[in-house]
Amino acid sequence: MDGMVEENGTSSGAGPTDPLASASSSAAASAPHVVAVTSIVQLTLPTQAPSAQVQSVIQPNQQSVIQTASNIQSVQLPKGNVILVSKPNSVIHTTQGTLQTLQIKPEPNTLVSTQGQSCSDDSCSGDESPKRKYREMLTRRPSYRKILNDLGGAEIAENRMGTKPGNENEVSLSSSLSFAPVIPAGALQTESGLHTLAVSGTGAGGAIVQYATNQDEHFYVPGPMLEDQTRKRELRLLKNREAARECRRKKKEYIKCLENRVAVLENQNKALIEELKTLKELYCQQKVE
DNA sequence: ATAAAACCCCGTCACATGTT
DNA sequence: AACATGTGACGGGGTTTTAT
Repeated sequence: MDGMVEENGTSSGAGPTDPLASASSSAAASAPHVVAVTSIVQLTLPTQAPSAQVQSVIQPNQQSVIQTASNIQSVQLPKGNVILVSKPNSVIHTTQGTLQTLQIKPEPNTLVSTQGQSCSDDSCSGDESPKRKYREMLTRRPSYRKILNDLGGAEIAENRMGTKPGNENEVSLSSSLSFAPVIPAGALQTESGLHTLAVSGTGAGGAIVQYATNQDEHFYVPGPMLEDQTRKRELRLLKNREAARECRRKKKEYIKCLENRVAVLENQNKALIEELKTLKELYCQQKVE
């Protein structure tokens, strides 16, 4: 239809329940014909008929699917192209986390967005080794920490880290590495099970490192030179264990966020479809009159 | 009842990324 | 550059669901 739908008014921001939601109409002001968040929809008709005002289903405190500057902003270009300008707070990320380049296709009415860096830059030429190529194909998305930071959930994560009983395990580990002739068997209690790492003195031959898991597996590593290596390895494994746990937790949180996001967007989509329907009816009605 | 499938959680490794 | 941390992938083990 030729009519232009323009919304005016101010956004009161997003509800506190959705950490992803953020709306601002700052950029909307400068760009003509940009849809902003409001409750009033002004319908400008192509004819000489007076414009009508209807109540929008999108309430001021509701986040619109059509994002303003702080999220996705839809800009209508003269040729009919649509460019997704930026989306710093979106949970949906490109491989680089933000949109970096724009490519406008010449044909009208095409939706243009990007996937990370364009191939016009130097990153696409250069190292052509298969491994490198494979790696590049599997470019990582930003870390969950980064994403959570962007979402403003970082404090939660930080707090968790802060309340962690500071390197408790590390202390246990080193205490278990005493060189007592009789194995004191300092125990290492993790969340998942009991690990025992003990070093016993064996006279001239040096220490024997004994490692036992809760499955009652035992093996012996001979030689004094391996003590440090073994200890370092055990420490690394311990830390990695914790890291993996934390990483999984963040991943779950992230997925939950995405699922919430989907639910919100689905609702908004429904509302927008309804709104569009209403506006169309109104438009047709006015046209007939 | 039980075997198979599906699901979940965990620990580890390898490698990318971040920090110092 | 060296070291620390984060995360995808893999495989193992336990639990739940499903088909017979």
